[in-house]
This record gives sequence, structure tokens and C-alpha cells, in this order.
Amino acid sequence: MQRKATALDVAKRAGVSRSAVSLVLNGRGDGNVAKESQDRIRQAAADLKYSPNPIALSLRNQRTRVIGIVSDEVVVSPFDGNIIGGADDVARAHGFVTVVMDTERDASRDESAIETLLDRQVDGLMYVTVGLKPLDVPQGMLRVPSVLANCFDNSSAPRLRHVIPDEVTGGREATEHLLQLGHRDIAFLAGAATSPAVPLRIVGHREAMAKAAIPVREDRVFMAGWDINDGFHGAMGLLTAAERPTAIVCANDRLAVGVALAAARLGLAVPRDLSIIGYDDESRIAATMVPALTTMALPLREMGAAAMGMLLEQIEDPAQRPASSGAAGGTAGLETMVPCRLVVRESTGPVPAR
Amino acid sequence: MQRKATALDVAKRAGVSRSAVSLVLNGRGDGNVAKESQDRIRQAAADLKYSPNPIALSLRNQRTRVIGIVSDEVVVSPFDGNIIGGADDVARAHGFVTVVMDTERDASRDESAIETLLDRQVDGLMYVTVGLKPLDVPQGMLRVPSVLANCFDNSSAPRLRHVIPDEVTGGREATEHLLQLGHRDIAFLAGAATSPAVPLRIVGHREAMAKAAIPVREDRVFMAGWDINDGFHGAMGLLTAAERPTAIVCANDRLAVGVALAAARLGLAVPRDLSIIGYDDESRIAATMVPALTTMALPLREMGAAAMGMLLEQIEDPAQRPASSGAAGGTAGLETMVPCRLVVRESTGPVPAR
DNA sequence: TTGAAAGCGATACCAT
DNA sequence: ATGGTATCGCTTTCAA
Repeated sequence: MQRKATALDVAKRAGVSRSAVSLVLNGRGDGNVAKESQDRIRQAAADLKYSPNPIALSLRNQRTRVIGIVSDEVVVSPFDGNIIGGADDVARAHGFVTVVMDTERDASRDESAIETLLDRQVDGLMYVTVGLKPLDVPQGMLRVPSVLANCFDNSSAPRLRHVIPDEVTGGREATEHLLQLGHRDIAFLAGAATSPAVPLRIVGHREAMAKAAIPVREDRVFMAGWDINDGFHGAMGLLTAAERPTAIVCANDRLAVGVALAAARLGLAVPRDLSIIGYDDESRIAATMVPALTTMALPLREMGAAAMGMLLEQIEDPAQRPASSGAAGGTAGLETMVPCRLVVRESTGPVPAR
Repeated sequence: MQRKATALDVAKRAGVSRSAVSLVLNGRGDGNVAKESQDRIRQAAADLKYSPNPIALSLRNQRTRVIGIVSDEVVVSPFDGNIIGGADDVARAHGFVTVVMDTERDASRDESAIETLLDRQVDGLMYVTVGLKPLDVPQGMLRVPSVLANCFDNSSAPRLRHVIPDEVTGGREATEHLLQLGHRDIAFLAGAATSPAVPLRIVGHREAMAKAAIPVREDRVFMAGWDINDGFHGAMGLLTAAERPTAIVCANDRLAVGVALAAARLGLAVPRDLSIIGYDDESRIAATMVPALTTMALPLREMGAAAMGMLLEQIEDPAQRPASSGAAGGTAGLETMVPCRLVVRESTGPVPAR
């Protein structure tokens, strides 16, 4: 691997000094370097395929154009990494590179991941989680511009901007979709109480029911868990009771798969006898289910893109950093919510005549 | 963010020169620096929490201790990123950092991702894919030590080492498991012909059948696709025929979900009436299916770890690079196979008495 | 308009 | 045993 061309090589070839090369290639040529020198320099740079060495640049400028992303388990888990995808898109478009460190669900690795990244002089930091969750913000994140995606600062005086999905509206619209189809007895299979998304989605559900003036039966809303078997067992209970709901909202798509399995086992046709709606729009699950799953899609890409946008802004213009803008308490100015999107497929239909 | 301590700060505090600091902190103190100076230096370094600036180190040493990982869609897709997880473990243990760039299934981004990484002076490169596949190795990968994980050099004269799962054995052992349970009429729902894993798994299946002296009915083995609906439709065909198989091997776990859905709809109990075996051991799918899915697990972590191990070896000892070792053609010395692992759960059982 | 020189932070060689 | 100095590649200030 022969060495790359340096600014000195370009300078020699163009018959000028290194400084001239630097000026011209950074657009500060006019008024400093003769027009024809400029042309020769640009030509030489092109000939040699010159591009400045980012390492030297970093050392000199004290900025690396690297954004560190720490994730709880986005990379390693089977969940869609689209938050990171969306973030990376935006970073790349601005000439930044992202480096991702996954702590694999081990919160004790947070600090060290951040330190490693900080040590490598990243210009900014982003923390991404698979599911909505409160985060004990690692100390190090306060030392450079930072932002949170799908999680939020758990401290009493939050300091970091965060981008999260609008779960309440998501929950409400899912139920509203069912209501519009004429359903009145709607069950809600929630996930686990440990996720802050769950109560929010339930609030949305209740709002929709209230607006339609339908009382919510308490035995129709319960924590089930997040997995296929949880959905299966939850649904078996619901569907073998004397009076069964005509529709079930699930807090994720895997629960919905379990529900579908239960329905099939009980000889219930979906959506003829039972409507099912999922949450997440998990790729390779929701769209190809039988029947294809109606679901509330999480705006992962948008969240990642929005978070990265905010971060880059802070980096280019440090005045933007919320830390300095004061006004203690409350997540007010720090929170950005992105709407979820209902994807209607085939697992929901009109309420059965009875 | 006040600036970090530099070697000069340490030198001043210890009352010595920068060179002494460098020597001592790099273990080359003995015989060069007085014992007590050494102590003072180490003390000062500890006091100031000194750690060398990696950027400056990179510039000086022309090695960054960064490994670039390019993936087709490991990050963005809902597939398990454990290859990357395993690779990263090993890298971290050796003081390397990985930076992952996902091309999101757009092969035209390969070269530019590699160039970006090379430009940033990564010490080595690894290409990771979600499924086994032939790869048009990006030119740039030949310029630094590189390795392939879950994919292989598609050229006529392969030059890069690669680590892949032993698919033939995987396919064989899946079928053997069923054979041991007494099944004789076993169907094989393969994925799509575009994946090189498919023919290999089928070869394994045929080997097992041949060893048991059972002829393979051609209508029992076919390309179905990879998704839930593909499994569903494939199984509906198989299970509504006059003579139905007592077991179905699926080329992945989502196919198996589809098969289970079909079985449930047809009133067939699993595994009493039908045994199902999956492939991949997809987390959050296989283990929590109803019934829990017996499946052939891919050794993702091991593959990533093995690949990274080979890569780091090449980096530390350039003589290891296969490019130089010659002996054209054949993937012989370049290929490392890692065995798959059968995970027995509840979707397989003894063949039904008839 | 141009080039020389200082630094960014670290290492390694070479005199002392 | 020790410290001065060149070097990695680049930008930027300052003199000419």
C-alpha cells in the first residue's frame, strides 16, 4: 500500500508552498493566491487524487468530524436499527462519520463506552435505545454536545435534548381505527410495566375509548409481556371467556403473532371473527404475517434523523447547547416528539354482526 | 470542557522531559530512566489522569487501532447483529475500536464506505453480511488486512479469508434429529434460490436421508421464500394433500412460524401431529414460539469472533496475509467453517403412530 | 502574493 | 540516564 499524496506532494507538483495549497483547497484562495496558481494547485490535487489526511486534520483542528453513538442493544438485538440508519444518513450528509458502540444491555458499560469515544475525541455523542426508556445519563455525555434518541434523561433536572415517539397519540389512533370499524369491546394487551411506553399507549387507548363514550372494562387491559407466547396466552384467556372481545390491540407485533396463533387454534378467522392490531411494524414480521398485520409503525428513521440534526446544530453552533440556556426543571424545551404512523393491512376489519 | 493532560504536563509535574515520560509509560523505562524518575512519572501520570491522545498517536504511528466494519444490512435490518457483537468483543479485548458502516443493502455504497474508512486510516477491514452470500470484494479491501464474515470472495481467484457457518452439516443434523424421532416423510421448506445457503442445507438434508436409506420425494423439497406467509402457504399445500409429511424442516424460523400458523388453522397439533424445525434460532422468535421452536442455531458470535481474531493476527503480523502466500485458486486455505448448533425445544416430537 | 515557521500531541533517534 | 529534535500531515499567522 503506497502512501497517499500529502499536501506537500501537491505543493511540489504545482510549484508552490504547502500554505498555498491549504488556502486554495479550503476556499480561502481568492485574494491570497494568484488565480493561475490556484488552477495549478487544483489540477495537481486532482492528478494526485489528493484528499487531506483526516487524522492530521483532527489533531490540528481539535475536531474529528466523528459522532459517537452508544446503544443499549440496537446493533446486537434483532430489532430494527433504523434509528441509527436515520442518524447516520444525516451525519454522512454533513461529512461526519458515526462510530457505534453497543453495550449489549449492560448499563455498566455505558461510562466506559463514552470514555472510549471521548478519548477518541468525538465531536458529539448520541445515546440510542431499542425501546423507549429513562436513561441514567453517563457523566461523560455532558462534556460534549449530546442528544438522546428513544430515551430520556432520568435525572431530576434533565439537561439533554431527546427525541421520542408520540406514544399517546399512537395508542389513541390504534384504538380509533378499531372504533371506526365498529368495534366496541376492545382488549389491550400491554407489554411489561417496566417500559414507559406502555402506560402512555394505554393512556391513548383510554382517551379514544372515552371520546367514543365507551367504558373501559378493567379486565380488558393488562400487562402481558412482549413475546409470542405472552400474546398467545393472553389471547387464550380473552378468547375462551364467555364474552370475548371483537378486537385486540397489542403493544407490539410479536404479541400479535401470538394472538393470531391462538385465534387459529380456536378456529377463529382473522379479521372476520377477530381484529388484531400490532405496534412497531417490525419488518419481516408485520407485512408478511397471515393475514398481514395492521400495526402502528414507530418513526425510527425520522427519530434518528431528527436527533442527529439537533446534535449537528449544537456542534456547529455551540450557543445552541441547552445546558447553557438554563431555565431549570421540566423536559419542556428539551423534548421532541415524532408521530407514529398507522399502517392498515388485513388483520383488522368490520366488527362481526352478532 | 477543560483540555486533557498531555505528556508535557506529566513531564513538567515530574520534572523530567517528554521523552522520559514516553519511555516509562510505554514500558521501555528500565535501563533508560532512573528508578525514582520512573516512580515520579507514573505518579504524575496518575495524578493528572493522563492517557495519550489517540489522534496524535495515530498520526505518529500510522496506526489508528480502529477496525472498519462494513455490513450490508446488519445494523439496519431486524437481524441479530451478533456477528458484529462477537467481532467487537475481540477487538475491544485487544484495544481496538470498531466503526461500523451499514450500506443498507445498496452494494453501490460499498466502495465509498470502504474509501471513507480507508481515508480514516483504519488498520483493517471486515465485511459482514446478514445471510451467507458471495461478495464482489470492494477493491479497497485489498489495500489493508481484511477478512469476510458470513460472505465469501466471489472472484475467480479469491484473496481474502472468510468465516462462514457449516451449512451442510447444519442441514444434515436438523434432518437427523427428525429421523431419530422416527420420522420418515420429511419435507424441506427451503428459502429462495438466491441464497447460497439454501443448496448447502438441502445437500445436508439429502445426506441425512441417504444415510437412513430413505428416498427423497422431489415434491417434498422446494423453494418457498423466507417469510411467514411463504411458510404458511408452503405448509398449506403440504398439509392439505392426501398424504402429508409428519415433519417439516424450515430454512429459517419465520418460515416455521408460518407453518405453525397453518397447522393451527388446520387443527393439527404441534408436535403431536406435526413436527417443525426452524433454522437460525432468531432471538425473540424461536424461544418464545408456541410451542417453543426446535431450531438450528447459527454460530453468529463465534463467527464474528473468529473473523476478528484472524484479522487482528494479520494486522500484528503482516506475514500472515494470505495475499502474499500465493498458491492460486480454490478457497482451501482461506475458508474457516464454524459448526451450527441444534437447539431442541418443543416443536419436534416422536412421529405419530398411524 | 508568497513562503517560512509555529503548533496540534506523541514517539524515537541521537547526542550529550 | 537524560533531554533536544525531527517527524507524522495539516492549518494559520506572520514577515517578506
